[in-house]
Amino acid sequence: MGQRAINASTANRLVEAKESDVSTALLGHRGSVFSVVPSAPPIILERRKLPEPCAQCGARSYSVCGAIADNDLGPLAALAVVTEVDGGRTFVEEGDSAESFFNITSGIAKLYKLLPDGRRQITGFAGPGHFLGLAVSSVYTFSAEAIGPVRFCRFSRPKLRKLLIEFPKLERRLLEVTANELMAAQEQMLLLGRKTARERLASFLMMQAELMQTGLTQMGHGASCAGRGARITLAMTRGDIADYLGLTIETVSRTLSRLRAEGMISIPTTNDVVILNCRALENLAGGLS
Amino acid sequence: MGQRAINASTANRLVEAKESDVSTALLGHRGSVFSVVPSAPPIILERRKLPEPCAQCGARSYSVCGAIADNDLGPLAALAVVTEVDGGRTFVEEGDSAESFFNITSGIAKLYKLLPDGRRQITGFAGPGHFLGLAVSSVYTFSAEAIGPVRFCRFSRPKLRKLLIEFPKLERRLLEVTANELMAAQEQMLLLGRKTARERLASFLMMQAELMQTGLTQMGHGASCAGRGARITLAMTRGDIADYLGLTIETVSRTLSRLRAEGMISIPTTNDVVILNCRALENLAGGLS
DNA sequence: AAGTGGCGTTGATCCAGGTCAAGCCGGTCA
DNA sequence: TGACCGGCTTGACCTGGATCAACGCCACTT
Repeated sequence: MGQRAINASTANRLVEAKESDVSTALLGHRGSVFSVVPSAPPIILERRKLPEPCAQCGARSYSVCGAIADNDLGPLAALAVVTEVDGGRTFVEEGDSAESFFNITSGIAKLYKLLPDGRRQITGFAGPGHFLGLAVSSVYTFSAEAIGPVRFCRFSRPKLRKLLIEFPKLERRLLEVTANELMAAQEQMLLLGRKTARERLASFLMMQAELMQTGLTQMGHGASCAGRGARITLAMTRGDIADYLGLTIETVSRTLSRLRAEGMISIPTTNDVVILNCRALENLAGGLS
Repeated sequence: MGQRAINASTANRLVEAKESDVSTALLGHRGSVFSVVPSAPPIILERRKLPEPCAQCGARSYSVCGAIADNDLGPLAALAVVTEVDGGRTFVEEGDSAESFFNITSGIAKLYKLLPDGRRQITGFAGPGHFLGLAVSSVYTFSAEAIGPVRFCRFSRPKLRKLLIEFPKLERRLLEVTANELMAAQEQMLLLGRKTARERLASFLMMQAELMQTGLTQMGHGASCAGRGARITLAMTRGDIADYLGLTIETVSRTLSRLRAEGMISIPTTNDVVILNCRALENLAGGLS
């Protein structure tokens, strides 16, 4: 292995942080989630209390909050703090004390872990409905950075505990989504441990295609070509894809080019991929051929 | 990548299966958990109803069942089927319909996923207290094979549902262990996606050392040298370690030899490793040096 | 409209770890 | 007791993907 220690986006991150305290950024062990790092770029962070945040929430139907009946939304809304952050903003930092839980309602965030020298592994992308921060640990074990503007509901730990006692259905739903995430994580371990670069990209594209289709974040890797939308719009950069698939930017780029040359996909713009031969891509993703 | 498609242990598995139906073994999509494959080696599978299985269960204190009070053990025991299987026996097969949940009470099992050509990724090792099969999916998404004799309590899906309703604490505990497992899975993604072979082995050894220490299966990757037992007894083969770390047998063997040559460990017997320089190993595991 | 910086692509080269092959060791079975 | 077999180690060599480097393409900025 031994891929480049610090890639483009990570280097950027470090440069940004160097202005205050490099070791803090490297180890990610100090500072609270919403603290403002001195001399860091200005942080736009609105907190608005909407009148009926949950009732109007587009994400509710497919998030954990969907477990709560309409007429019980009052107490839920009362405990949630609706927050919006800009793209590029890291709103959960590995090592910080885990005081909040997050439920993303719009936008996409990348979840990742860092090694001290800057090597990064993105463990997942969290979109609307995704629940974050369910750690038994007292500190976060991952970081979360917004890709584009992200809105979420934030619950404090004790408040969530109260909610769980009040609404057992919520707890059941939480167990469900967590078990699902674990399943996806195991699938990703197979990808990272045993698949080739081509297979990884194929798997990634099939997964994104499924996301486009369902609009959900919790996907079941149950990829299949039947009735799948062929056009994918990628929210993330090549660097993000590389760090998600355990590859380098160059290999991602080269592999996509090769898939294009082979007629399996086309790439109308950098952020758009069209699947031309779904069956072949699916086989490749599954480790055949 | 492109590591050897079929390694020793997997090849063995396939040879065994060829006697009945290769495609079934490869795809793992037919046959129920306890069905006897024709002309397979005889399966020793005792089912005994102990008088008070739970009260005597050594694993209870650190398993999900610990959530249930002593005087409530009756209904729990009534629903559990205590089963014992031989080493080498695959008692959960990926793709089979997920009818049961398992709670391991003694022995160790490896959990894995296969690609159609035999490439294998072990996603974890499950020891006493480990809860298996919590799939939202209707089929198992992984296989489980006993390493040495394994005993477990088996619950049918509807029976577990009943239990969860009767004992909300059990559900909370289940959420807790699942969230823990997810955390470990994310740590493993970092390992598989971004660590070098040396770092992987160092991480693995530190993890095993922690297991030796605590006796628990659910470990928190919170490795630290303080008060850690230096002697590790490995339950699994080099092939298993390789498939767990996303490497080949040869690389595992070579890397262990190198760590020995560097004085970080000694290997008194094939299955025993002694950590000589814990600090150095810990740094290596964390990605430093 | 020239400068700048982030992102993506592509080519040339390198190397960590995979592949192939040989041999050792301990257990087991005839 | 010797043949066999499965697991482990080590050496020689190969290769997929990492690294290094150059360049093209926006989108901003001044």
